Amino acid sequence: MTATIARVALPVPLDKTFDYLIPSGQQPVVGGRVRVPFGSQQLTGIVIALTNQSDFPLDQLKPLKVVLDSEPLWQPPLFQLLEWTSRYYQYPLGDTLANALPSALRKGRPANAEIRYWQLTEKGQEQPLAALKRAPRQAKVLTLLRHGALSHDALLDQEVNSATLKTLAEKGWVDSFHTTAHSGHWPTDFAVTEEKPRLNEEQALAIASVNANPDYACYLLEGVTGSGKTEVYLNLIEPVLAAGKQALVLVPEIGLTPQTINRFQRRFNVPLFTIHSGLNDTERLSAWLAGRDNQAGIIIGTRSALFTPFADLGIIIVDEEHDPSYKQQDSLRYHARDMAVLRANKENIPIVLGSATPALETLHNARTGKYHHLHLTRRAGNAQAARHGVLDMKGLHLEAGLSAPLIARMRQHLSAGNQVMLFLNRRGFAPALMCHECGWLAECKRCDAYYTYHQHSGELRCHHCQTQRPVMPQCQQCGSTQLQTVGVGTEQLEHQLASLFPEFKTVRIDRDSTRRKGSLDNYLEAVRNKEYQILIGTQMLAKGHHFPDVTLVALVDVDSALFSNDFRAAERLAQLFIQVAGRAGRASKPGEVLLQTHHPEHSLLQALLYKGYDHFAAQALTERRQAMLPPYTYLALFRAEAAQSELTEQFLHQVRGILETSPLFEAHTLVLGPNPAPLSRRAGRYRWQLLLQAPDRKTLQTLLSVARPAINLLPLARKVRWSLDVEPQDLS
DNA sequence: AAGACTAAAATA
DNA sequence: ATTTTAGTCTTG
Repeated sequence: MTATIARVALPVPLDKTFDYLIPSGQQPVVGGRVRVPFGSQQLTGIVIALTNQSDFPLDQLKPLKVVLDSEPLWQPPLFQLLEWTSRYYQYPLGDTLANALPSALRKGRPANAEIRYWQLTEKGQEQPLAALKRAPRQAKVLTLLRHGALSHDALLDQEVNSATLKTLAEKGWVDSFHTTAHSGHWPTDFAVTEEKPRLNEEQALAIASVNANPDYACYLLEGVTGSGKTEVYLNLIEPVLAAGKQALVLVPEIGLTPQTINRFQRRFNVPLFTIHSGLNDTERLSAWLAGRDNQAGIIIGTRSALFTPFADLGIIIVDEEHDPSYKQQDSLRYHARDMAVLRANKENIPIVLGSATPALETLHNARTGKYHHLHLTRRAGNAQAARHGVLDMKGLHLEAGLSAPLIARMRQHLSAGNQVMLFLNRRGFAPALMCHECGWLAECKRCDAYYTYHQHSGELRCHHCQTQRPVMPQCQQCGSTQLQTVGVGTEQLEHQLASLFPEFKTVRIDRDSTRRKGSLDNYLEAVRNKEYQILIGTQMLAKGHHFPDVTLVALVDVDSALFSNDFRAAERLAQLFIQVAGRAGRASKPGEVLLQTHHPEHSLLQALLYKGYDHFAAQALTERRQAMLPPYTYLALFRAEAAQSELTEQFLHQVRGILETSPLFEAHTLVLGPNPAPLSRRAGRYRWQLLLQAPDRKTLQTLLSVARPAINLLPLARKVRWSLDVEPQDLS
């Protein structure tokens, strides 16, 4: 019996599907898109089921408008993963599916690779070439097309630009048509196209372990910087490609550099596609199609590439698996690394998580035997580990946050002709402006935060909302003109270094100095050419960039990370430290890493400095267990904000009530809050949060699944802006 | 979420 | 009386 009703998931924040009549002659498929009327608008949704009955009155069903796909967009394993993602992260299915699609498909473009061809019109055939003496480009096109139609890409290869084609089309001499590219496998003469470097024993062992089994298994590849993780990846991908299968490589947002791509492209003669935030709709769509239609051998991409369909996926690699950019921070708050593991499981293929500084969660999974643990401890060549040390700032005189011993070390490295890099995660000149007479601090009116003083622009800026204002000449409380800055930002550091080291050039790399497009690349290039000797940077300088002549790296102030109220701050600091230590210097020039602190005795710092990351991690895991924190418990964070503080707090109290009175609420489950968020007021809105802590995933999930519909029924749920973050990465 | 619908307030 | 606005409700 043929189905008469289609059950459709729509991109709306509602936990239900909608039924539509299927007009005769139309044949929607489960997993395909349809356009349907919805209220007064038309939406693109995904067919979830085909049936003959509905819980909704049949005479009130509307017929669907257009069937967009004759085949499902996803194969069962990926579709199941998406359903699972929707449930686990408590995000409506329709919204989840929309999130996983390239926006071109969301807007209804056909899901097949179309090739645009150009051909001469009758009018064009009649044109004498002699008449086009003054238009040589156009003449060239007419000549090229004389023998028949050519694809748009083929014409571009002949150095014809699209503007010329457009002009000719407007004259009516040429026109274009589209044909569907036939899907098929990439050229099968697979080859390794460069000479492979010799592997060391550890690399060979790691490769053999993974290659031993083509079925699902998750491997943590823990390898110190410079130990050749990428070479292992390449060797793991090789047999996969040789077997005609595809590979997916996930990288952090900052990690998708041309060097990375080249490394993969040089090695194999298979088509490689990238997926990242810099692509436009069409480029994203073609990468997505290339995966699905088996036109891509390798796809390298950031977080969102996880949901790309593949015709025949053989392996997943997650590089720098500890990187926080794998967790999406808005809408569908999924963790791409965790979902990648689940995907590998559903597709029954191996997955490799690589890092020099694995996330504590991942280490825990390796320790408990869920993941296989592979080690690379040897650095390539004769590279040595950087020396490192801690500088106790207690009681020392500071010049813009720099202690005398640090300045002395800088001088040594600089006079030896090397470069020095300073990390300070605070941009602007100073993080606050204070009255010397009465202690008043310049505070943003819309946020619970002080203004940052920017000397360069002569402004006070709030880093939490868009507000900026000229520096006031007087204290707003007592009228004194004695206003002074408190604390140190990158701008002040740059200023101070210019007078401390007038003979060396300083460059500052932060969000303020690299606002212009391309300026970051220009600075990085200039640093590599040794035009600057001193680099000052915020977090954005930490990842992905390698400067071989930087031999001294200093973390100017690590105290805030040691005593942060975010329990992951110490882990992040340790990862940053190991990362920069691995990048300082090179074989012929040993590097040095220094960190300044008022608390050199801090036990996590001691473990990290003198025993290494693994000991640090072991100790941090012990502390997490004692404090009942992840990975030993599972968290969900409710955030809410509104113009009125009471509404927000009241709403979260009601949420708390719903959670606590649920029969699923167990003895080991805990609700903390509501508490004001770390930034309790932002852009004029009051922010509160409520933390739910559960002993295991299952408890967390079932409790949330029951509670969330009830929360949605609260009248206050419509008055405040609220969100639910399952396994939050950031508690702010 | 987006649009439609409703009641209440502002307009002058 | 008409327009604007704030709040509520519905979507198949």
